[in-house]
Amino acid sequence: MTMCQRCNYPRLFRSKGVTPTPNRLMLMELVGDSPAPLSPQKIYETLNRTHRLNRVTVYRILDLLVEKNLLERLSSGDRSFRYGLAPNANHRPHPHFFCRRCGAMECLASDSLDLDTRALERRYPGAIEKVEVRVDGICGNCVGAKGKMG
Amino acid sequence: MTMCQRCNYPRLFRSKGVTPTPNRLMLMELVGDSPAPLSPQKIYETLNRTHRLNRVTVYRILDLLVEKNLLERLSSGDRSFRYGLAPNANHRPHPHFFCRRCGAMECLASDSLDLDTRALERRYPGAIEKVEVRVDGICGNCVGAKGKMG
DNA sequence: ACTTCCATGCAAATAAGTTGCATACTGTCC
DNA sequence: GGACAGTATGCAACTTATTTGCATGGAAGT
Repeated sequence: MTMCQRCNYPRLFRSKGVTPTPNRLMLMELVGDSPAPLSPQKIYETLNRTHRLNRVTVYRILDLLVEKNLLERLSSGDRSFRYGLAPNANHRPHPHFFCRRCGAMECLASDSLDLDTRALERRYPGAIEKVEVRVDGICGNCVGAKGKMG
Repeated sequence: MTMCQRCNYPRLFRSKGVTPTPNRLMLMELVGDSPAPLSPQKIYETLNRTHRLNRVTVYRILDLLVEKNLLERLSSGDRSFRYGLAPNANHRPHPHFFCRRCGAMECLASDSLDLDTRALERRYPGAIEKVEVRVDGICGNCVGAKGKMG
């Protein structure tokens, strides 16, 4: 749902003035292929399994890609941020669900919530850059695990 | 806008099984009177100016009051949470604005965004407990300060 | 090769929040 | 009115997420 079907990342990176290093491409592919936004920790662990790299490098790449608007940083219900593909032409902004039981975050369909921001955009005296919608609760898996399906 | 016009907090606390200690009441009044949600750090500094108390106590009271549904915990665009009055009969849920320049968070009118969650509630397989909407950008003050008004 | 720039690593620092344990307070029972 | 049980608070130490400073290493141009 979130995934970007095999964009040409090296080209995309260059178009934004980002040198397409192996680490950056790996990270971008990992996040791009993930059905849900990922924490830096998770990204670090996953990448590090196959290609040794430093935790700090992960943070630096994330900052860079967010700044270049290739990734977006989402706040979760816990203490760490999550990162997903930034919205673009092929990838609509969408809300996310955070499960307070298992800590997993998932993407919701972009039309699952109907949000009209026009009134606010007209009246708000500052500059609006993004609207983040997060739904909190217990996810389907966790509800099932605890609940009726013994 | 956020403020609860002088609720009877001791009574409210007891009704939820929360012992109304001086620290807890002070904290609740501070948050209740604030026009915007506050960080633990800010709460600590403010309370500590007049009545010595420990930072840990602040965290513990916040956890307790969130658990009892008297306060709500909001994620901001930065690394700390913010706390405000929990929505209730006199206090509608509302979105918040986070300014990435000055770090301030403000409450927006509860009708400033039109959000329809019914479709999601019908279809989502888990349990939805709350929906958090945060608008990010540059607030009115900061836009003005940097911009036209030299 | 020589320089320049930037990507990465490594160690240490910081910030926010949490835990363990000791002391002090609240309200209840004799 | 003191002993008791159960919290509430303080204090120090810890953990986790993230950031910074500084040094090395490698690619690209000259």
